[in-house]
This record gives sequence, structure tokens and C-alpha cells, in this order.
Amino acid sequence: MTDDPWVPPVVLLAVDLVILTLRDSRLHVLLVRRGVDPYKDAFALPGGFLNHAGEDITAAAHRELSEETDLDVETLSLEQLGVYGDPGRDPRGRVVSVAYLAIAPSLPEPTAGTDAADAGWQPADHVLSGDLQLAFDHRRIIADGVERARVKLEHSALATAFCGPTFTITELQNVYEAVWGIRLDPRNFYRKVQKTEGFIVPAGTARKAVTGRPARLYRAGPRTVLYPPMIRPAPVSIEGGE
Amino acid sequence: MTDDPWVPPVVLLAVDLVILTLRDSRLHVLLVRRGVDPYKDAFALPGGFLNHAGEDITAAAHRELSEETDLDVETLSLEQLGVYGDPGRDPRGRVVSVAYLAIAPSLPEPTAGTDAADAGWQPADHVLSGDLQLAFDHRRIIADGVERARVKLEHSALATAFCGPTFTITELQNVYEAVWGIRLDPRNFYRKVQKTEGFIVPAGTARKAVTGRPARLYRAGPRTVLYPPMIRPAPVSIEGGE
DNA sequence: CGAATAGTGTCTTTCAGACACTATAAC
DNA sequence: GTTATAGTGTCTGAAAGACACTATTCG
Repeated sequence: MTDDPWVPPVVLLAVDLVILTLRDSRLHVLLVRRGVDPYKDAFALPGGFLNHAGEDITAAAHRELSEETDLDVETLSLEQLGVYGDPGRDPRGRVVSVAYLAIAPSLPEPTAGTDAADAGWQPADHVLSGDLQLAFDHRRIIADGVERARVKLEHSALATAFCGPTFTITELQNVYEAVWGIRLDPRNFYRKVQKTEGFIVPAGTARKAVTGRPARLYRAGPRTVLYPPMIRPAPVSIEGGE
Repeated sequence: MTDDPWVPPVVLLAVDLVILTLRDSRLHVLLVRRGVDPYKDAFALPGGFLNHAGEDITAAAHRELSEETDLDVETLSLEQLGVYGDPGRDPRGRVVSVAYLAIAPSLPEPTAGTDAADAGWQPADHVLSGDLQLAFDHRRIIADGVERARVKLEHSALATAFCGPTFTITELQNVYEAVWGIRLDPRNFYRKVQKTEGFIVPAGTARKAVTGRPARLYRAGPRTVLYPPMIRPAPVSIEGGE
């Protein structure tokens, strides 16, 4: 504390979106290619600064989301991931970014990019492995977003956000397998999902596959918190380091 | 959106701390009484603005924490809780606050307040029930912090952060009971905690109670992620609303 | 001895994991 | 019929919940 005429410093506030979806049973993240410096031509998360000083941060996230995807705001999962504000993360000055995690159902279209040079879905494992040049600390943000999605799949009905309005149990299982990166036994998965009351509710039967028995369709149920949770067979590695 | 030479808006960045501890087997949160407007004389979370434009946010949280408590930075749990930036949350202007959650071991001293008019531990349930006049959106932040602590107790060794360097299993059980707000069976708790390898490690035996058999002492083990997790008997209420 | 707290053993039920089996479609 | 996917039934082992019992201190 000082007794001088001290004034608190100001920062630029940005919003970044980690938008995850499933394509070909693999987890993908939406990235744009930057058209301007810094990090020109590198991949980056969709996002941007607040429009005006009075804009709500969550509203800004929704705005950026609808600018980058043609997703319905209603059907959409969007939650705050965290703040990334290391000094020096942005060479332009002190930029503090609020990251959001959004889950999108599989979209047939690659993307309807508007803002950025071009936008597209990139496989998450490819992005995280470090092969792609990413702007700022966005690789870290994506890693945090993927990990958040993994954890939320256990305790919430988030998995249904990856699916369309109706889906089969097998499709739901694909979500878990893709996000967790493991294989699950279909029989046990059926049993577990069915007995978790309110998780999914029947929505008729329909053809989904070209061959084989037609699967029943389900919609997301009213339950948002899963108890007991879905069990992730084993953490990637049992933590122990000291 | 304008096509004028637009410049992004700036915001004031603050840091707020939800510091939780156990006193008399009840969860408490550290609050200060504001000496200045706005919300003069109301209770508020310890915190403040960045010192200078280049200060790291986490560093600012550590700084505020050591200003409010005399806790060792090393032994301390501090993690980001989220961003609270609603326009209008602060009448002075656009203030965006990054909230942090800190867990403190039970301290004999009420507090060594320095910055604020006076500081003290308040029972969490009392604070959350709405009896106390709280500044800004701090009640909401505290509620989020308590909920985060509840969840983290299940999957991490956070509970040991509530205890001193050594503790008995009964003391550890008290942490779970206080934070979760339920009673646990001591026998089953012993079994569960003991077989979670690396959670706690023996640290001799010593007198803790005035009467009865002396309890063994333990220290926090190397494991930070608990797998399998501690099971919270039932969520406060099974979520279902649509 | 009794009171009080610490800690162990055991039974039962529930549930995850493994896997054999049946069901319904296209061809 | 064969092939392919959907869905059910059953066994087994591990672990949570309930709770009787023993252990070690103080007075």
C-alpha cells in the first residue's frame, strides 16, 4: 500500500475459446490461422478483445463463438476454463485472457469461418503433441480444456453435448472413448448408462448404420450431475511425484 | 463494431482470495471489513489490485495471501478459482477480479491482519446463508470456492492442507466431515485412507487428546491425485432440474 | 475398575469388469 | 443362410457400508 497518488494498472482483456468436437470418432479443436502479427500465420484459438468496456465477459465469449461457428446458443455448452495472464504472454502489452470451454456436436461442415483468415478442426492429439505452431500460450490452454472435458465427462452429462439432439448409446460411448482415449466394453457401458436415471431418455428407434440391427435413439435427460459418476478406468498415470 | 481506429478497452484487474480453514471442526473463511467505499464497513474477501502492470497474477495472489496471513508460501495450497467480471459489479468502474482458493491449516491466532481495518475467520455456513453483509459479488465467489473445495477433497489430497504438518486420521476425518457437511464412519474411513497408498504416511505416535488411547500421527504423502477417489456419500441433492 | 478415544475384523450388498449369448437388420 | 451391429444375462472379484469387537491411555 502506498500513500502516493497511486492508481491501479489497467490491462487488456481478451476472450479465447477452446471449442471441442468429435470428428471421425476423434477429438478435434477449432483453430484459426492468424492473419496479423504477433504470431502471424500460426494457429490460434478463436477469440478476441472485449468489444467495449461494458461488455460482459461471458457475452463476449458467446459472441466470439457465434462468429466462429453457426451453433445455436441454446443447445450449447460453454463454461469458463480459467484466466491466462502471464506478463509477456503477448508482446503487444499486458493482455489477460479469459478462456472458455465449449463443446459442439459433430458438424458436417468443416467450419463457417468469418473473422479469421481460415478456420478448421484440428485433431486434439496432433495439436497437443507439439507438431503445430501455436500462438501465445494457447497449447497450454487447449491442454487444460481437454483435461477439463475429461473430468467433466465423469461427473456430468457433458458427453451428450458432443452428440446431436438424438443419439445412440454407441455414439455416446464413442464420445467417452475419444475424449478419454481408451476403449470401453459396450455391454458394461450400456448397463451403466441405462441405470443412471435421467442421464438419457428414449427418443424412438431409427436407422443409423447401413447394416446391422437399428439402434434405439436417446435424448439428453434432465440430469446434469451424474451420481454415481462414470468411472474412468485409470488415470493416465497414477500421480506420485514429490 | 466500428470501423473507426478502434482500440480495445482496458479494465482494472483485481485479485480476491477465498481462504478456508477449519476452526472447532467447522469450515471458516477469512474476511476483512472494508474501511473505504464502496461497501464501506461490509465484509469482503482479502484482495486488491495488481501492484503494477507487469505483476504476475498468481504472484499478486501470493502477495495478498502473505499480507493477510502469516502462512508459509511453501506449505500452502493456492489455486485459481475463476474470473468474476460482470460489468457493474464494482461501482468504481470496470473491475475484473481473479479469484483464488487457498486452504490454510487451523491457526491458533485469529488472524494477523495488516491491510484491512480488521480481519477474522467467519463460519462458512453463516456467510453463505446470507446473514452477513458482503461486498461486491463475494458471496458468490465464496460459494464457488467452498464447492470447489468439496470436489477437490474427493480426488486430491487437498484435505491434508487443512491440517498441520502432522495429524491424526481422526483429524483428517474431521476435515472431510466439516467440508462435506456430513458424518462418516470412522472404521470405514480408516480402512479407506490407509489403503490409498501414498495419501498419508506414518509420522510417529503422540498424544493429541487428553483422554483415551493416543493416536498415531501421519504426514501428507507424496500422492496428490487420489485414485480411486474418496467417495462423497451423496450429493447435497441429486440434480435434476431442467 | 470405567470412561474415552484409537484401531481391527467381518459380514453383506453393491457394482465394475469380463464375457457368452440372443435380437434384428441388410444382403 | 452370413455378416454386422444392438442389446441382455450371468459370473466373479473388489470395495463400500454397517457394525461387533479389541487396544491403549487417564483417572
